[in-house]
Amino acid sequence: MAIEQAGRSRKGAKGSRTEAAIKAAGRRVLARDGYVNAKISDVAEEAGKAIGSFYKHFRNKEELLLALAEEFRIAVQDNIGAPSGIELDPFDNLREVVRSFWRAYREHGAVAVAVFQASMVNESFADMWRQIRAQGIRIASIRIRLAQRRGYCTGVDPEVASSVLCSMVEFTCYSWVVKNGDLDLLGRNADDSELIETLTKMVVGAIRWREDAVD
Amino acid sequence: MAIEQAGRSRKGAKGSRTEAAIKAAGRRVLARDGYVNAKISDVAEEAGKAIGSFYKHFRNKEELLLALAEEFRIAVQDNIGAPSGIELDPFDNLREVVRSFWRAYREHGAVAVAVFQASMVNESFADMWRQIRAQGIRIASIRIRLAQRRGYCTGVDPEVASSVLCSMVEFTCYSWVVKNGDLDLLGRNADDSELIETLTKMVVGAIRWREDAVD
Amino acid sequence: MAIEQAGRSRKGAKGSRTEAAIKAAGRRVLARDGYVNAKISDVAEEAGKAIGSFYKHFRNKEELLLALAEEFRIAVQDNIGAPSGIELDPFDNLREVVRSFWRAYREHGAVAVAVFQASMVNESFADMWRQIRAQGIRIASIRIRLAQRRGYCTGVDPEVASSVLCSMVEFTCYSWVVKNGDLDLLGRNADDSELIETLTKMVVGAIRWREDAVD
Amino acid sequence: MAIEQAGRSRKGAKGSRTEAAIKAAGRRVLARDGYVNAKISDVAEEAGKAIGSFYKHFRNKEELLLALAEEFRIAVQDNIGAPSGIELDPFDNLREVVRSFWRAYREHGAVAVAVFQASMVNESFADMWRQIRAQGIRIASIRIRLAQRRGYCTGVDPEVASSVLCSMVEFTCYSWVVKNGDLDLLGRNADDSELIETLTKMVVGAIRWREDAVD
DNA sequence: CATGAATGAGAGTTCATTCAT
DNA sequence: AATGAATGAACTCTCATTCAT
Repeated sequence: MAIEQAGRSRKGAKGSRTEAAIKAAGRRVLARDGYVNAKISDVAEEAGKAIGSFYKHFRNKEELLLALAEEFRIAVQDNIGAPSGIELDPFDNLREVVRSFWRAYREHGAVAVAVFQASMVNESFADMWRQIRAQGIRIASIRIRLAQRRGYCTGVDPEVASSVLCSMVEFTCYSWVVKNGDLDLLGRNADDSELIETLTKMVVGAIRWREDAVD
Repeated sequence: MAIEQAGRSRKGAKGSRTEAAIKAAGRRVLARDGYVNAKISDVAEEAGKAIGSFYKHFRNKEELLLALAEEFRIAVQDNIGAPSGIELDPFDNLREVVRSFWRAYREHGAVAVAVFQASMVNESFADMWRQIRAQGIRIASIRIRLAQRRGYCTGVDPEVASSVLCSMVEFTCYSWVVKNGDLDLLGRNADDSELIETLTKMVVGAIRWREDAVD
Repeated sequence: MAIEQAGRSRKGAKGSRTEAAIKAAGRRVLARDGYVNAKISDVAEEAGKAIGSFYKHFRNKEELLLALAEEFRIAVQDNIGAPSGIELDPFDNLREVVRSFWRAYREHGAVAVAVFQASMVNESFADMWRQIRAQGIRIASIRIRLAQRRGYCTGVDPEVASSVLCSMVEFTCYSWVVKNGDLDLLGRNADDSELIETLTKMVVGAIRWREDAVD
Repeated sequence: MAIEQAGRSRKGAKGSRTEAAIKAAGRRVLARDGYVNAKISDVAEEAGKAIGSFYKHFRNKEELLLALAEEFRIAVQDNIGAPSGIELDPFDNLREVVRSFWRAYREHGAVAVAVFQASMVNESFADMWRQIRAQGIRIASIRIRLAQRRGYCTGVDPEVASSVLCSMVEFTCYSWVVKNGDLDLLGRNADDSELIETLTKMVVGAIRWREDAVD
């Protein structure tokens, strides 16, 4: 989990407890109000601290999210970097990657959404978002190349295809995990395993086709 | 009311010219600054009108976007509703739908992004976003059911699969058309036709698989 | 007096009346509290306006003082530039210059002090202060050179001597006109004409000496 | 109490070492940032001490400066009080006084400026400043009376003339020693001995004139 | 004595919205 | 209808001062 650290400077036990409290409050407020509507004063209040305390630990709202996002980035990295398995079948491997990403979203969803939202308002978060995406695109493009060598999804640029793939995964995670958006829409309950099953099938399907395939 | 198309009240030629100017300015400012950062005063200035004029025509920023979004919604509807072609092959039909959606995005991108951004900040736009998505999901789910009758992508819920499909399309449009996001990332130039080609192939691929398929 | 203008942009009668009110209030508050302690909210209140109105006309406290200082600078320039009289006896001329400076201080004293105070806190006002001083030093150094040609105050650098002269005048004005400082100290009433008489005599005396003078 | 020299209470070796460190840090910070911008936390940090330690020794910023200023006041007193020499020629004596004042400024410049700055913001420092000035005015006025008895600078009030004289010296010191202001302005290097030479000549000149003098 | 995290009053600044002209 | 100055609620951020360890 490797949470903690990332605040401003060395501090004692008391200081890091406060920082943790502010971060936790930050996650809750961000989840509740979104990045744009989150107020520093609300974060402080939610943490049961004074406003000044917030500023002792973070320069502003941006820096708070930066710290939280770092945890998200690490979680994604740990989860996705892990299934090294180049040796695996590219499709099986992709399934693993999707599942990992899903897990990261499940745990850090609010932060992920906040970063996404912030990326629409703040150039440095836009950069961060591009970095995160780039990471995902690179990883997926490797599997696509492998698949192409076996004769699948030929005739498309691996990077472009990877970008499309990542959009599918990211936004599905966003819509389902975070916003719970389509659940109400479809009048169904959230069912992680069904959704992830469907998602992985479609991810794989999206690249496991041959130009010469016939019905 | 709904016929008067969003403005506030019946107005003469001068009034509607002003309203058009404000809408046009709104699109430019929204494109430039995003929904959250767009200021009423900037829209008025961009339109070459006084702030008071803005309020003569729109109650607030929300109403302005509502008016612009209505145009986007109609464009999507016209484009997507059009390829009625239930009679077509479901996959061919899906290709058409994707192309239509893409076109709508190309033309109304700034507004689409603004609505999306607003949906993160404002509950009524969140609703609107869900409506737009629901529309897309319903349309796609019909094709999926057709495909399933032919033995494809069986074993998955058509609505859930459709949601995933829509995420892929929507977010790819968002990333490429609007934010131009992955272009720099991949160090390539924008090439609409290549991207749309890849996207449609993957959309189709995502549902044109059989459980029993072998390599 | 040529007051007015200097605000942010073109505005109508109402706007410039408000701006004038804010400037007047600014002068009073600056006189009362000094630059450092002056609060925007106090200026607005003193002007009988809302805080927002202040910001409609000035970007911040610095800009307000800048506008007021410009009036002071012009007053000094008008007063001091005027006694062109190079043709005059350099000592008579100097007397005129001192009187002019005194008049400017009498009228804009509070602003002058505010600028001086600001120069201790804000680099751009420090620059302005140096500019104003430089202006005075240049003017006085011309008279000193003339005096030197007649055999007076030889053996000193005209600029350095001028700097000393300006210090005498400036700080005497500061102490007496503005702060009223030495009045209470000396247990006397302010008497402009006596003070200015003494000051001019000493200014002249400070350079009207000969190295070979004997008692 | 007065003997303990400004600190708060009787303290041991450790305490007074800390206090000395804080004072030294105070001088540096005051020189760097000025009185208004100096922050308690910066002084503590510069001293390598905790903020709490600062408050153990001084009630607030005002008290710190008071302690430092006391040292300055004593230096001025020691330097200026010393040249008792009423027996000297009043002009020679004045030269000595000016030189002494200059020396005090050279050594305690930062503190002197800080006190001056503080006097614009804080009534008790305004008082202190008046006291210091009064001291100087009293001393100089004695010489002026002596000069008047010899027929010089007759017809002016000795106290008023003395006030003008002190302004010349004080502000010249301020401008040159502390702010280094006119140096850059005049494009010359600092040259203590030249400046002090000029200054003393002008101080003497300012009172060594006769009403009946002819060119 | 030393420490430094915590506190919160207070100042600056923005911007949606109103309304008299 | 159009105008744009005026308004003030709502936020952000700073820093002197306290106090538990």
